[in-house]
Amino acid sequence: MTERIALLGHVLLGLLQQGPAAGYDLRKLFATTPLMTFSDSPGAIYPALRRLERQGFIKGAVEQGSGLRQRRVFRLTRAGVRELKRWLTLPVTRDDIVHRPDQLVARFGFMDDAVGPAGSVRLLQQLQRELTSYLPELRDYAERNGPGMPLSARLALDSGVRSHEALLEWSRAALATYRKARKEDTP
Amino acid sequence: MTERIALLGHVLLGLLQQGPAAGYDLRKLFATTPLMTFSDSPGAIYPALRRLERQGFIKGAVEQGSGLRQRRVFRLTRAGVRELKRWLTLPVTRDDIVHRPDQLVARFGFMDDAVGPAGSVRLLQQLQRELTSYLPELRDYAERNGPGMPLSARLALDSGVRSHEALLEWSRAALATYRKARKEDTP
DNA sequence: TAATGCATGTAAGACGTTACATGATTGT
DNA sequence: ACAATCATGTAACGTCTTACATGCATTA
Repeated sequence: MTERIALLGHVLLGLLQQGPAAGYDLRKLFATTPLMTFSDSPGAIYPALRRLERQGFIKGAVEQGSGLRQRRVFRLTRAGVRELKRWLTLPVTRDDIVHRPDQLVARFGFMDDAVGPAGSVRLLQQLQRELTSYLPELRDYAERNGPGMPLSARLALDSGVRSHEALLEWSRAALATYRKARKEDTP
Repeated sequence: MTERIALLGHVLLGLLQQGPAAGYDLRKLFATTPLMTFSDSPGAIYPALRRLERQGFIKGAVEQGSGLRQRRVFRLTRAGVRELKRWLTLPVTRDDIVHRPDQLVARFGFMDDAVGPAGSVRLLQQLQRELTSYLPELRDYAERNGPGMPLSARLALDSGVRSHEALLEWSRAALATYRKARKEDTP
């Protein structure tokens, strides 16, 4: 009966793994960094942190710092690290690439720190496999149904094809980067 | 005090504009077509249709067809058409391209039917304008913050840059397509 | 008669948005 | 004295997910 965690929860685990932080820090992160397209609203983040703490994945400690209002600084528990790794190493499904490719990329961003380059490479390979099987089907669907659609609908479909193609090219480039980094480590 | 509509509601309006349909038809559409990445769950669609009807944007009529269980077939009201057009012609904001580019593309898919090619072209031009101002900033952020990040995080950022570049290229190709179609109409 | 497909719905719960509230400190 | 910034939270509301319930018709 593992209690479920929403995407925001997992992303918070990923960020906290990079170092302890208070809710306010995390909000600023969402507000200032591109990607990580989450809301910086307190109504989302504070309740999410509370849930994670209740579930035992993070632990907050009041930090009576240099006089400002008290900050509650959170850090991962061992269970939190475990849960983060579980999420990161979930297999890449067809559904992931069709419905939420950006979540996949966000997940990927945490991998080096949490499970190491080997895990990152594994995810990239799975992503490639799924994409190379999905893309022809998508192109096929576009070719079959495109004629008969209004131009803008046909172009919208084309945008979907292109974005998956771009993702595939990215995964190739990323794998090449890991290969190169590997070679430099063991010359 | 215009009552607000969620994305799903607008997409339903867009689909109904292409012809009357029952909830079941719309569910099948979501289940079978790529893109339009919405859930086909009855718990989402039937309440959404109900809301649209309560708000006066669509009107359902029981169709006692060839013996099967009764279907409620919905079609747009005049207010529904108005609301759809309002949504489709909303200006493209920075926020749209940063946080929900696919919603923008979904919107675009309905435009030819609802507001004509001129509207589609307008949206593409706005999209280009926003992208050409956003992309340099994003690249800049990546260059500044990339070093010092773990490799996977750096690559995740790169994926964001690439996907926006792909969107820009798509918008250029789409505009060219409209120009060509225009020329063929008036030779 | 059992399964499958067509077709509509509800109930419980989780989550996010928006808006509001509070409190302390620093700078003007 | 006031505004801005740091910092945490709650309440109301709308919507989505998941799971369940129902009913008719066709096919195996």
